[in-house]
Amino acid sequence: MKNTILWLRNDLRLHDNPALCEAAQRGQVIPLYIYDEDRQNPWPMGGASKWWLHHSLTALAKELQKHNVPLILRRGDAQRILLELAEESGADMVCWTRSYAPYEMARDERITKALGQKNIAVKESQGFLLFAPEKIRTQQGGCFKVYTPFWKACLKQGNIAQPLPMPKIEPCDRSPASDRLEDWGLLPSQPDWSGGFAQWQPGEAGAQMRWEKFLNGPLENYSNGRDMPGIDNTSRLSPHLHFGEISPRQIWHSVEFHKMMRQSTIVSQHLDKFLAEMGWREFSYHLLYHFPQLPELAFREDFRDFPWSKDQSLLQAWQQGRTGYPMVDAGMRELWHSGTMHNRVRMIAASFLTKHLLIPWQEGAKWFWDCLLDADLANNSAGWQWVAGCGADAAPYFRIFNPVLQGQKFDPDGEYVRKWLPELRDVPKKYIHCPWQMERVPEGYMLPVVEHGFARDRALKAYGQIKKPFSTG
DNA sequence: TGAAATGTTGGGGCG
DNA sequence: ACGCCCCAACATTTC
Repeated sequence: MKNTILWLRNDLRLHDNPALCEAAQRGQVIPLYIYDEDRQNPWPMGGASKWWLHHSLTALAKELQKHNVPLILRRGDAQRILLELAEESGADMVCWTRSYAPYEMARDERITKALGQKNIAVKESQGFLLFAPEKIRTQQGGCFKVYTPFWKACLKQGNIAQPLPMPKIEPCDRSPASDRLEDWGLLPSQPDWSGGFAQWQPGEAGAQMRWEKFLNGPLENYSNGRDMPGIDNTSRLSPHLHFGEISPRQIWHSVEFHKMMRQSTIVSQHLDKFLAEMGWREFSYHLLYHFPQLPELAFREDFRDFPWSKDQSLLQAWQQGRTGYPMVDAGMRELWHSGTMHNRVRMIAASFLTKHLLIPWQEGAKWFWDCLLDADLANNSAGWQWVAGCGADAAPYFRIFNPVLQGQKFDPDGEYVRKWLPELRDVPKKYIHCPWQMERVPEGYMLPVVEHGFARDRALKAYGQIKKPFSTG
């Protein structure tokens, strides 16, 4: 029996963790998390994500401790640390869950080689996605560029294995040294801006609670309710999924179970709708896998020399939630304070940045990356490209959200807006999404930074500029 | 997983 | 009673 290092990354859970099972069945296990601030990583973890990581690791360590297994924490170059720890502990294998982001894939390949030279084997397991991106192919064998046929192909493939139970873990009797999590400085200080994050409970138990909570309420009206930011009708699972505190196949099988138990067409439809949203996650990784420049470069070539604006003060107004459009500003302040933003509002805020302000989608993606607790390279990049109109299966560029109409449609009472913009608390419903039309403009709230009709025409004109070479060709 | 402009229809007011 | 206009209400097209 040999020792095995379990290198935990975005799979911070003990149930349905194939890498953990692989390691556990070989003998003694050394669960390891490495905090690697490699400067070569183009997308180092953002501020909000670090907060989540801190608490997720705390939860994981506590859970492992219940089984007398220590979680080893080490900071620094992943390759060096793995080689060192293997040497110290006599481990001859490293198990991990496969990653799909470009930097991580290249890193894993490099490390596999380096370990191999020292006769340390690597066992890579699947667990982060339902469908491996390279396994889903079009008839012609290429990658999908449209969501619906992609998801249909996934569903046709089906065959999602049952979740694995948590194995019995035998700790390593040599007990390697570990960093103290507090010393990593993952939590914000001076100022501590994480006060609004209290609603979250990072970790596997928190993830399971969220899922149960979703099944016991929001599910009943998911298809429509998911679009209403004023009510808590989404799953709020995204950060848990990103850190691997719950696996997509646990969700998949739970969905199947509830479909069977509930015997209700309506409930099944809601559950399918929810799975379809998981499908977008799969689609995003499919795109990122086949087009690794997705985070930086427009998927559609004709968008690559789009006449974007570089106006820093408008970018800042957007970041700070000071555009004068309540729906946009409420979203941006929700993001800043709570580390999340309702999906419907993400679309509105993103549309506003790229179409009303003509600021590059990459700027928005960077801001989200730093502020979101669920910051995920594939989802974030694909989402922004989708809104900007340059992505795969994207919203057509001329589909420009009117922030007033969107507000009236999805936040009819202004509940959401009032929550995040206290200066608009007393504005009557009629004007809650267009306070500038009031006789007396509410104090403390700004006028729109740009007039909608003007911005719309300008955006359409800009679109015409890039489209020309193609319509004449 | 839009919005605005344009086109069409049909009911009712009114000369 | 009839034609005409107005204009919701809905449908289609365009961006």
